[in-house]
Amino acid sequence: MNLEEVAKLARVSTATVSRVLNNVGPVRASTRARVLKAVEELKYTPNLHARNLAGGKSRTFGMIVSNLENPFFFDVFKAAEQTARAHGFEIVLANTDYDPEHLVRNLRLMLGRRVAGMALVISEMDPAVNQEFAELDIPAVFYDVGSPQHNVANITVNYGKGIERAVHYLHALGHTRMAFVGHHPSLGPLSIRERVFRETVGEFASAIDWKVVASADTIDGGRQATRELLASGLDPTAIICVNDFMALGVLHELRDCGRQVPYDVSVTGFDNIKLAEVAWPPLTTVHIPRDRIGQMMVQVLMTPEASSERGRNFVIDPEFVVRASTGPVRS
Amino acid sequence: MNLEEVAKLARVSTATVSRVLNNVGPVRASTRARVLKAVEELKYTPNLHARNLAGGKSRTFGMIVSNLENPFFFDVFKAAEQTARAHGFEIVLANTDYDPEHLVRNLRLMLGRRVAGMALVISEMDPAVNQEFAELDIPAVFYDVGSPQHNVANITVNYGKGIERAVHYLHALGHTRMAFVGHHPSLGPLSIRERVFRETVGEFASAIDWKVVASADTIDGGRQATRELLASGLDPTAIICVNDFMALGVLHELRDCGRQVPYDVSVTGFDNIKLAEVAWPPLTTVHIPRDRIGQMMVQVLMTPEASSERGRNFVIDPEFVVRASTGPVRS
DNA sequence: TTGAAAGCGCTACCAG
DNA sequence: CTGGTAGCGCTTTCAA
Repeated sequence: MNLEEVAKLARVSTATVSRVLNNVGPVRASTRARVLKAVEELKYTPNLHARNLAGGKSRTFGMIVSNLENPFFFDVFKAAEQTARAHGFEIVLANTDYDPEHLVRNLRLMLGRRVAGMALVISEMDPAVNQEFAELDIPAVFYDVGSPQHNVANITVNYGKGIERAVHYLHALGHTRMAFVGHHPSLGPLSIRERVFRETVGEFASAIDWKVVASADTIDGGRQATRELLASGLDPTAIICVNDFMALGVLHELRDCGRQVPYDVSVTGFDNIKLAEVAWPPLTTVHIPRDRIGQMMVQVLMTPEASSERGRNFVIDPEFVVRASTGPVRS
Repeated sequence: MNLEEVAKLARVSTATVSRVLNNVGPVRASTRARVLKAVEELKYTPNLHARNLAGGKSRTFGMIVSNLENPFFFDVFKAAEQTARAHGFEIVLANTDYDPEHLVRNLRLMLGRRVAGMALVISEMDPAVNQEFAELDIPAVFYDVGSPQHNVANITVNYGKGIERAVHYLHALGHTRMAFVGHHPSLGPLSIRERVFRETVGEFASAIDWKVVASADTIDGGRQATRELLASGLDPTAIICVNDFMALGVLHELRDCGRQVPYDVSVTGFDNIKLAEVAWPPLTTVHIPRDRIGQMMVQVLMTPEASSERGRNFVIDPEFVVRASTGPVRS
């Protein structure tokens, strides 16, 4: 089941079969028909490895994300894939579960596939990996991590602003004991959110008591963090979560512990995934335009090296979305 | 950045470099070290296309699912991937969004990659595709669709039993007006669930009024179906959903319309995804062991052709899980 | 223990 | 419009 067999059956050369299959170059209609029939009869499927090897250029991008279970990442991928397909590109996806080793292994695989570009939507960026990219010559685009280079563009969200909005909002509602629920405190971009929380809360000096807890980026992670929080001395009236996904777990655990949201405690998320609307109560959150991010990533990768877009740093301003999971502090 | 350059730098032949990289055949320690150093210096990454082309056999399975956005599918994939990796296999994943054309296109791609086996977790099985598999000579395993063949195994869940349990349970609680919320009514495996609902409900003859509505397999799909349902004449006291994901939307819409669950209307899901627990109220559902399914699929693919496991049909019995979204009919 | 060389299946270029 | 053929980068005998 290779080109040659098809060629033999159609009584033409492999070159002609190739032309027909790729719709390239002139082929007489009758010849084309004969080839197509042979392909059909043999149920021939071109070997993509051979094709890539011979062809040289690839129409495939690689994307690596931290946690596909969290809809945030899937939404970005989905938008990216759509954009890519609209332009005749494929995207191969890999997941790291926040494990830097996983990241490296997956990256090797993608490079081995000779992808035409790499998109990273991760938090566990290893500095070594970051460096390696600079020396590579394929275009790359990072979300949330790394720094711009000649061949790598960056897209970031102004998390600070988002967290700030949340803290100010809650403060205005009278909250004085706040907690931040995060995950993977050791990872750079995540620690930024945590730090911003600390700093913003710090503005109010001793007017606000606060605490930071961390767990895994899962629903159960949110639950566990909440348990830890409730067991601690601080009896928070507001919980700010690093993302909506964990907030789902926080809401659940609070309910299990008999705390009413937002009457007893207010909760905010981050990302504004679909589930934030469906949650009960609907989650006050910070909107991150995943669609736009996915599209931008692909756009940047498809843009030729010389473009002024490459090597640039796009920053997106998030938008605060108030729903029912936050309210005035109980008096 | 190819084998030859590495070979040149290490002053050995490409054959030796290959041996080192694949840990195969005898290589003097000093030689191996020299090669490794060269690889390091050149930041060499083997071209997987070339490798696959030359090597012949593949350690990659393909998996195609209908809707990655629905956690059910992701859970199956995740389990499969873990099992595969534990045995030195990769899994490449593709999504169809219930589009048969997508299915065919993705299948071609995977076959083009010469995968060592195919796992299909879909509902939109085209009979032509089904037939095509029989003629193919790679092992395959289908979940929920197709029929066993010499080279294809089937894993199915006894949906009938699950739906039956739900209907009986609701009937015992006094419900007499029930609705079934599904999606893609034209797709075989899905229509089975619908049919079972019809039949089971039929057992009670005129004692139960019922209706079937369908939408998309999304949260919003669940909402829309609910809207349609409420607008229809039937004022259901119980809604049975084809899966938990859509049930999430159903719960949401009911809330928006001022109906209390389960006081005004009971709701059941199917699958028992994590979100079913987190939903409010927690969803009564039917548990499907996604982990086990994912593992089984890979196991079957790795099993040699001759194994008695291939060509067989595994059927899994689901388990009914009662939570707070169902209750006695309001009197 | 190592090297030379024959492919793997396909594309692309050059003739005709 | 079509055929011949030189690689693409790697693995794998077969000899040395």
